[in-house]
Amino acid sequence: MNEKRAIQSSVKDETLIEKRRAQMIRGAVTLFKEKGFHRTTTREIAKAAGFSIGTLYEYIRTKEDVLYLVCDSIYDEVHSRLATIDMENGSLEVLITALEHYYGLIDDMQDEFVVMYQESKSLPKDALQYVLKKETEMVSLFERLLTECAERGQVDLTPKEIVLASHHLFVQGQMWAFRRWALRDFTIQEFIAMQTKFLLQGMAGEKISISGG
Amino acid sequence: MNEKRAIQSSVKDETLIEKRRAQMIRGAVTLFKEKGFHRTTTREIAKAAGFSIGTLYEYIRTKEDVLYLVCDSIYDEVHSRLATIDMENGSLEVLITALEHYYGLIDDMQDEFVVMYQESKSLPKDALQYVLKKETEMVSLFERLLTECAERGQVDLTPKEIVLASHHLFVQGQMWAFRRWALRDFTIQEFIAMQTKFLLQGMAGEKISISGG
Amino acid sequence: MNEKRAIQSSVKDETLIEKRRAQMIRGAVTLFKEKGFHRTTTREIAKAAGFSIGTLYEYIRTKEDVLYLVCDSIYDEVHSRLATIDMENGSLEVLITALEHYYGLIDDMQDEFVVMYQESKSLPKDALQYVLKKETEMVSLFERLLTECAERGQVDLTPKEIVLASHHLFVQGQMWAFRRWALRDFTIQEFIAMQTKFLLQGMAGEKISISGG
Amino acid sequence: MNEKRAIQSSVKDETLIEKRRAQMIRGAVTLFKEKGFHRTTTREIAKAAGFSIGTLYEYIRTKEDVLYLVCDSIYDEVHSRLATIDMENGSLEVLITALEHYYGLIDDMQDEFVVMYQESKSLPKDALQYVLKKETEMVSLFERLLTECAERGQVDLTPKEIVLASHHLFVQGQMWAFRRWALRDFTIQEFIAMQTKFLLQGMAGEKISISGG
DNA sequence: GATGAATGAGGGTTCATTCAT
DNA sequence: AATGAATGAACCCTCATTCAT
Repeated sequence: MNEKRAIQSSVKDETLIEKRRAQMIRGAVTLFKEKGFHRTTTREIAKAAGFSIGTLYEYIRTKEDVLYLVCDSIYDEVHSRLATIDMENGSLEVLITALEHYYGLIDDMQDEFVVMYQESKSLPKDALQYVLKKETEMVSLFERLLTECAERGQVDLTPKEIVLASHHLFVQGQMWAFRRWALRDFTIQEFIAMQTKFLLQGMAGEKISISGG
Repeated sequence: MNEKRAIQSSVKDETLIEKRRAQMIRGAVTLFKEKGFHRTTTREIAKAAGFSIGTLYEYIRTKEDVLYLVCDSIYDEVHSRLATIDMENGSLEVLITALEHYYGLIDDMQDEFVVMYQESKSLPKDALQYVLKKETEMVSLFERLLTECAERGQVDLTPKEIVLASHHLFVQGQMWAFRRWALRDFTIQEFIAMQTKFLLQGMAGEKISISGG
Repeated sequence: MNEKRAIQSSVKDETLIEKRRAQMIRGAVTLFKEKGFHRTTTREIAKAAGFSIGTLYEYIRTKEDVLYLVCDSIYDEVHSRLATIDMENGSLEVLITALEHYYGLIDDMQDEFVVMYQESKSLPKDALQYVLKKETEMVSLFERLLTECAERGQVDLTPKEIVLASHHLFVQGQMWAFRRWALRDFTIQEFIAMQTKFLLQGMAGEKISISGG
Repeated sequence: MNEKRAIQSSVKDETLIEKRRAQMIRGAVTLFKEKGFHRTTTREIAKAAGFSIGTLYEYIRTKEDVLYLVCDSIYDEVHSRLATIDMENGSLEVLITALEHYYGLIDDMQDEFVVMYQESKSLPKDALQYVLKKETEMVSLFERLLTECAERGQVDLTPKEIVLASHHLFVQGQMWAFRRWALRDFTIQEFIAMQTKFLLQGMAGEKISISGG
């Protein structure tokens, strides 16, 4: 959708770059989750990725590049997962499906999301912009769907309330990743079901029942 | 309420300790907000506090102590602010008042809250426990109030939904601090009003109107 | 004479700065002479200076600062040594005295001069400018003295020849420092005497005898 | 003339070695001139030479080998250029012709000479010996010519003065390469003419005029 | 109690060299 | 013969912490 911020590599072989960076990201996420970005050393990242410190630096230029790569790969995943739903025309059902996918995705990639939200502040300015833009895109998606629901009379919200509600939905996703320690008793299915219920009750002009929610 | 984790100081005069630590916290919050805990040096903290690096270490033992002091002072403030409401017997009105105070407090101490949530992961294990306990206390407060509302038939939520809803309310507070960049167009009054509306609609068994919301 | 390029230090005490930097310079010159600037590590410099690597960096900001300090201290010495001669009014005798001092100085500070000429190319741009300016000042001094000799009819040189001759005299000084391995059989007195003789013969319009040359 | 220090290559084809090394030297000189030996990476040398880092190491063993090859190629050029003059029997005229060739050569190969004099200290011990020997040969040439002039009564110098004068002539050549920044206003013809004039005046027992100087 | 110079472990990054393809 | 990915020793520099004054 948008031009990516390219990370320089001194290796030419694109397939290899892809492969090595995937190793790198996998290792880095675990470490960042465990100790945070700052307490993780580049040597540890290299080791976790399965190669030497020298090799690590063949594929990135700075430690911050690793963090960016992590964030970027998350959004790639987000996009490829949401691409499977037809969201051309918004409706409550579409919104709920989108949320299911979104929350399901976060559940699958908890570590990645936690790392991204905890550490993205350590990105260099331009990389941070890029990540924030991705985030805004996500919120805007909810906004669009809610607006279309409002147009159909399925929800009863002013435009400003729609903005806030979109953030609301977005942030609930973060909550699932961040507060697992406090939500140990919940399954993702329960979480999704309850969130959907709150959504319907909280925003619908009139009570609506959805089958298969 | 709970035993505080005491931070060692080689200075004896308690009043002086109080004073120096207040200076320290004020300076540290600004710096942590700006650059994060890890990118802030102890020298910078000392300078911002108005004394020398040597003096800083007369009042703490490690850099992490400063972070703990920051977090702790926030909870002191939270408690003193919430202590002004009578919450003996929960009801929807009390809950809403509590939220008003809570969100108002977060608005007043945005920087502090952002720092606390962003950086608390850098606390040593035991300090982290202490902070999480404070957080749990906060969520439990909402839980208790919601439960009492449920008992009064003011909200229609299962016990499990109450747990989730409490986190929900808590997290919306964090959102106000964290996502100001995205919510620039909202005033805190608008925010509180909308949150209250969502709360009432989303959780109430039947529509209820509250005066002075 | 000119504004110095100030090297930042995080230590306040000026006397201490002076002292530590002197230690640093002494050690660095020996090492740079032996192994060159690039092959010398900052740890070696610190050790040679008699303190730790951390302390070294309390008095400079980069390794290049050390090199600059070395170069700068040489020019300080040059100036203080040449300041003892009265050069108000140039004449052959004054020129010869200046050369004696200049060559004598180089003899005393051989290592320093070799290091300066060999390594100054490694200075950051602005520091290099500063060093080259000092060098130009030195050449200009010879130029002025030669011009005044020409005006007095003591040497028979065109203005352009004077320029070249000044460089000539300057470069002979470098030669004494640089080519000691080839001039082992010469004493500095012999060297000065011969240079003086060449000078007189090479430039004088008519043979002139100087007493006490 | 002398046994060359052979640089090992894992390639057998001598013609290819010659060709690749010529590429290498051309690229290296430019880079060394620009950034110095230490700041130039082997990768950069390979790239400037037009082949890969792997190939570079097929033709040399260490980075220092490249520097040696540069120095060696300069002396090859020096010898082939000076070989065109008949220097069997020295005389002032022959000396002056030799100087013309020598200074002209330096003018043509400024970059190479600067690199050689600036960086040769980075050569390994034995390579440095070899280069210094070449240099000594050059000085000795001037010595021989001056001695023969002295025998013919064309110059009035003691044996020791001849030694110094030879270095003198040699070093003036270096000056032309090194101090171009300061001698921008001079052409090589002017430089040669003036040096010749100084030489004649400075060393001749009596004024001698040379036609076509 | 206050100061700030001293310390050195440790971190990010580079780059000469090797070797499998 | 040519390539370029992999390696890891080594370098410059930072900064939390200490301690003599």
